[in-house]
Amino acid sequence: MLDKTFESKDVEKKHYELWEKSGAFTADVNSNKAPYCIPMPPPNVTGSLHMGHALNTTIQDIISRFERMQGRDVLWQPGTDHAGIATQMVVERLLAEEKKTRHDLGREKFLERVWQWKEESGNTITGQLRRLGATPDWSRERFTMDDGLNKAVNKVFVQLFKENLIYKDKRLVNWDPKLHTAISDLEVEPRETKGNMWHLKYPIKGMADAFIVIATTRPETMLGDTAVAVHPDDDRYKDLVGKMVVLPITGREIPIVADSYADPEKGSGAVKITPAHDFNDFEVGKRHNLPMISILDKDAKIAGPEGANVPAAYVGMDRFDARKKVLEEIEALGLLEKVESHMYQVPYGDRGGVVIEPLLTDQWYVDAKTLAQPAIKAVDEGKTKFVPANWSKTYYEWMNNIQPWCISRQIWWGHQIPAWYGPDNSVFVAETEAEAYAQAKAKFGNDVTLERDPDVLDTWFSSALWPFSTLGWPENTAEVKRYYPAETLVTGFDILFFWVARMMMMGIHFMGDVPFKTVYIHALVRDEKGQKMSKSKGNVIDPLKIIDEYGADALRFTLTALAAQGRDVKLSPARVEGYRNFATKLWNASRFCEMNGCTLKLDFKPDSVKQTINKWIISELATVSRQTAEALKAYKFNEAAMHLYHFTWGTFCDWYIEFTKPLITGADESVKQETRDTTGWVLDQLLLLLNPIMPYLTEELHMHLLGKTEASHDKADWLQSKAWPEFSEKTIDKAAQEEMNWVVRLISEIRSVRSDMNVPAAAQIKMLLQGANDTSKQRLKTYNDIIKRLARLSEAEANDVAAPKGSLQMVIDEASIVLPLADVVDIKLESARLQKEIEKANANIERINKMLNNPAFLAKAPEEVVVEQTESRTEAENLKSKLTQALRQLEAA
RNA sequence: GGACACAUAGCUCAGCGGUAGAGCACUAUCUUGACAUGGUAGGGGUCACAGGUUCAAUCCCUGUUGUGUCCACCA
Repeated sequence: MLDKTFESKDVEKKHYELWEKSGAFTADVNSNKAPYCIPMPPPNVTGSLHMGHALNTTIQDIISRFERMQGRDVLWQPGTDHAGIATQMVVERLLAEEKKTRHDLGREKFLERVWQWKEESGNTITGQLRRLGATPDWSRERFTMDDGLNKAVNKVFVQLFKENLIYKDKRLVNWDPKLHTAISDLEVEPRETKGNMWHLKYPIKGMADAFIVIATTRPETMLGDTAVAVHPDDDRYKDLVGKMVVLPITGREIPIVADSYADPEKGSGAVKITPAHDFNDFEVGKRHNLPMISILDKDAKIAGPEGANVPAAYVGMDRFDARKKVLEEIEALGLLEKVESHMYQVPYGDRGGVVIEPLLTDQWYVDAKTLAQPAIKAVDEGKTKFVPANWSKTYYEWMNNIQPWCISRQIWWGHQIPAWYGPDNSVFVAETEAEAYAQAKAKFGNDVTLERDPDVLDTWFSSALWPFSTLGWPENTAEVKRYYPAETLVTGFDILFFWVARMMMMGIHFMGDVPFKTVYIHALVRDEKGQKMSKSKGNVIDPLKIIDEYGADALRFTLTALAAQGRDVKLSPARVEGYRNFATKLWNASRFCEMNGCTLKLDFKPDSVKQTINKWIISELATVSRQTAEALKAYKFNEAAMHLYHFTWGTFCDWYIEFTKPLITGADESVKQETRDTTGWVLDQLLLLLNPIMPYLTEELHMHLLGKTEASHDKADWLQSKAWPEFSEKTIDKAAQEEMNWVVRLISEIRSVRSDMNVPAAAQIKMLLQGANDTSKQRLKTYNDIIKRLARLSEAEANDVAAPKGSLQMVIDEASIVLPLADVVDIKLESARLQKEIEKANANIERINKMLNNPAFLAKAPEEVVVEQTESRTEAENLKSKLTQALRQLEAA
């Protein structure tokens, strides 16, 4: 016997362990089923479950479970990402508690420490995904620093280097002065900042008291200025081009150059050029062959450069202190023209959280522009589709303007770059150290020592290979053949550039085909007010707490129901509570079935039922099964959830179960048995349809329905092992649907009027059906018990005598429903109600008349629309005349 | 500056060229043998604004306003 409510906590753990142990999620390379691969975006090994993971995982799990039920051999490929900077920071923080830095340990010992941390804490996130009910193939779990994946990374690096698609270059990079590493453009986040715009006067050489005014937000960089630029067409400065400026403080002489980069509209129209510390200035510097004076070191402190152009007093000073000092000196020299306050975007490192400094360093780059071309074409040709489709535009936008990808990082945790340097700095890029040595020996003789490049690769470099590296590539495995390309990738838009675009480039280049056919981009989960969840705002909803309180199924259903395409998910706990109630409703419906002998007959044949009522529920079930499958195939998860919700609550519980109550305890044995069997079977089919979204609840109920226990409920019984129910067109019995719809409408009409007219709910009243045709009479007779019970009637019969005085009247198709309530009826109230109904009918008729009297409408509207409108006018007129008659009778009384 | 979304009931959101939908909240009522985490009924919307296309626009197009996001931008 089922308990009174569903205790999610007990059930979830129990089932999950059994599922996983049984190998129910394992893909089978040798299967003769069609493959369906879905690579999981590997969460950071440092991660713990947040709502974004919960949404992402729920969607993938629904797809995986649904596709298994569709008869596919599903490989949902799980794993974690080594998350270079993030993980290194976690371990460095632990070291800091011991008052140590990674340099105290040295590279090797430090890496040992990180691995140790990973072994101890790295599986937090995968455990949490299990709690959500996720069913990836854990037996194939990968880590981006596994041996196999390392091999793939090296192979890719070496090949791209040989193809000149990876190269080393000295140029400006985004330098994080806190983490001491270069980062890519994508890892820089601009933050709106209030600052100042200082207008400085630079004296012109050889002209007494002549100045050129430049405006800057970063006065300290003037120490590295090597020119002042003005626009070639700017008349204000035409005569000054070619003259020299005496740079204040340093006294260096720098030229005034004409360059169209200078914007006459901005600042003073003249701009200082610091090629070593600004991306735009760098370009200007190259065009004019200017020296590049680097004045900052790797801590972003003022460095004494080779040319020693920085006054000694500045050396070692922090960049922001230097700014103050420069300004003081400038002001003392009388060269500060003015200061304006100014809002501007300051670049911060997304991990380190400090202001990024453009710095001139040697780094490794991927020629992304070349790799992007086929990746753009593939989307163009529809080989990979984005859902929703408008994301392809964002993808093109970025790909068309893609910049070289800086892939080297000056940290220790990650894939060390497979490049070795010989005594003369010549470079050996090789897959193995031995290979590098062999090459070096051939060049230098026998006594060479090679230095390996200390840098590691950007974490996203290895994730870019995920769809094939996880399958065993570069080995030519059966998995690679079978599961590449993947069918679907499910991910958030926040990593479209970081990850999706790069997988496209690498996949196409190395595998000769796109990595996945469809990319489903889901929204961000926000709080109920639409705010991004963040620890600092304190509005984070912890999925694990929600699971504890409401159950994993309730959370899953909520996320599914809210996952409409193209919109953010605003999550409120009230919503989860509502869907928890839905789970309870289903639980109680099952309880009712259990109590009334509505068990599951395995040999039940839906097409052999005789009773219209049972044909009806089967038709409705078939309909919802189709709608749900269609929605899931189209990635419209919210629609799938809504169809199931309405069928379960609105159709099955509210109507079917109520209808069948008199039948399953009634005197007619064959009706009783058929109805019980149908109920049990429909419930079980419903559990099957709900299983991908609510796996725990449905499995538990299914087990009970079969009369099994955990011990006897084995893999073959599990819902997740079964096929999705398919129903042929003929399962849907239109006549049965129409008939039951009539009963529903009749009961609803009576209930509504009773309530409106304040007839006490408990009052058992009489009902007469006037002017009914034979069909209606027959229906009234067939469903008499049901109608009386649900509309709370003492009698319900067809009778064509005139409505007695003081009756309530309403209309159903050709017939009038009459409730004779002589003493009880408030005539004024009823008359008002009828008038309101008549007005409504009237408005409807007028609206339709306007259409039907319009010759253009008759000429141009499609035939069926005209027919439809004509019919509905007839109906409305019929309704109006019946109501009018009822009103007359009432008033005559 | 460029791009992309979004604007529908009190709230959160679906939807759609042919009479506006859901959940929550609200109101009334009901403890009837599955369920008060429930039943029944009800109120509530010029579908942001202005034009256009169409027989017909909340839906398609253009513009306006507002909101959000991404990209670019350290004068």
